[in-house]
Amino acid sequence: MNQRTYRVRQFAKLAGVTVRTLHHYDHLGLLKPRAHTESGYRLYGDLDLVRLQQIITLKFIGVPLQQIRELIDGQAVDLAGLLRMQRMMLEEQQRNIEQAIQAIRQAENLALAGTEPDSETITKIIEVINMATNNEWVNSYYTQEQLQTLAERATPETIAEGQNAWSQLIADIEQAAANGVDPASKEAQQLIQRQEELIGGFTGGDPGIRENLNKLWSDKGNWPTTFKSPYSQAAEAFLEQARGHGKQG
Amino acid sequence: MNQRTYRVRQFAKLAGVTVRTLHHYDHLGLLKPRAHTESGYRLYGDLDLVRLQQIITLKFIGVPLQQIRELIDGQAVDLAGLLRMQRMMLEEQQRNIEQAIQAIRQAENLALAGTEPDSETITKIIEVINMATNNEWVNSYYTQEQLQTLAERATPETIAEGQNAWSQLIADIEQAAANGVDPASKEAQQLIQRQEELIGGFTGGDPGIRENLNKLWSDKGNWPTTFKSPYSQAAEAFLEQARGHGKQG
DNA sequence: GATACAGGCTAACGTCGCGTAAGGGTCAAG
DNA sequence: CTTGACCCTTACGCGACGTTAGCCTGTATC
Repeated sequence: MNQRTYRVRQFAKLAGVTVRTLHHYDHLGLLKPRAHTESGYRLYGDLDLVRLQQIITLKFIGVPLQQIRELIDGQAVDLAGLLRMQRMMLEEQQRNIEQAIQAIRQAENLALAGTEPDSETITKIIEVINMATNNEWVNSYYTQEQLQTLAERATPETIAEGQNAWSQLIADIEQAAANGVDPASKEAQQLIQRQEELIGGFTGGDPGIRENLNKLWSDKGNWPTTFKSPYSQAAEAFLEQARGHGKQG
Repeated sequence: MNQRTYRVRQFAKLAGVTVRTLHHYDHLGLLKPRAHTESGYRLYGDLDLVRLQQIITLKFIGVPLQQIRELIDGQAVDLAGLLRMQRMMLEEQQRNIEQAIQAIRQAENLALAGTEPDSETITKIIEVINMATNNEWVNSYYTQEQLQTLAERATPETIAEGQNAWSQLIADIEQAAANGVDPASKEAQQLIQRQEELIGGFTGGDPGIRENLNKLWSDKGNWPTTFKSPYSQAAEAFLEQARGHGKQG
């Protein structure tokens, strides 16, 4: 019984792979057809189908073909170790991809604001992605509890709103600095005021979070090279002076 | 100013890439060093570092090197479209990896039970992974609300317990079938009883879920080839007969 | 001045899992 | 006897580098 045989095409369709894949596996010695016709056609049987499905399964969880062969051919392998390794590999990939996706989402948010596809846009986009990428590093400045607090308050909407407000403010500050606005002027002080409000919205009035945010900024010299201040040097100088006047006045 | 230059090794370390990568980018014309010494050594500057970091960033979100070059060199590209495409790609990968991880976790659960690393273990592991892989397909048999109900009741512990109980029961049934136990015997009826209890634990007494589970089994002929019944043919026949006797008696 | 060692260079093949021709044979139907 | 669907082998292509191999440069030490 069980004399049922298939030719490559049929067999491939049956298992959901391409003919080329079967050729490849044959070549590697991973899955040899049960028989050949006189003219050299490959003939696969039901047993081959079982084996192929095992191969597909192991491939699905990321095992390289070489190792699959060793596994199926019954060579002694540390199965538990293999599974753990594969899982850990996949989990790391997962973390990376998750980060990448988050980064892109942030960039997309920003791309909607600046509609012009000029060459500067790209630079900005990349900076935004970098910011998002350095999330882990930024987080290292806060305690577990503080992160918890921040996470609880952050809904998608508040994040989006905050980003819009920030990018607007940053643009305004850059312009003020470029136009040589007097840091002591009412206009400058209003900018400082807006910044304080946004920071307040972020910290939620938590003094510990505020303190660690200050610490992050005072560590500016040690920031990773991929992490950039959103302000130009001119704008930062402007801000510093404006803050000085604010305290005095 | 800004005359600072680095040789490959230093520059590579600075950016966290390998020397070979820099050679590669140079070859592709993606990142040419700012200058060369008389003897041909590559000399990189700070501007190169900026560009390299842009490259790394774009690579991080999955953009191919060719396209990165076009992007950075200011050729007009549909930036929003690019971001959307990358995000969708990554999201699909994310789904696949998530599935693979879940599958491995299930397999690991089972691997702890059978401590012997024999050749049969591998077969079982693969079956378990296949089962997990077909989760989506299985889910298509239930309504949204039912899936919701099932998800709410499933904690990691209950899942693990359930799996242990099932694998135990399946082993017992297989043995009974192999030993030619009379399907009408008390022993057989006890097995049926245990199965009913486990099914009850799964359905949580919900008649709709129970009904759809039955539907799933009666569709047996249309199951995907990767989805296998946990029972051998003999065991299934045994179960059917036993159930028949149970109804009559 | 010789030598050792670290680091640089180019050229070119290896990796992984196939996709994609190129060039030609097999087989049943019209 | 041709057509068209299917099969075969051989071999290069892809993407982003890793890895030799063989040779050159630059600095420190003997």
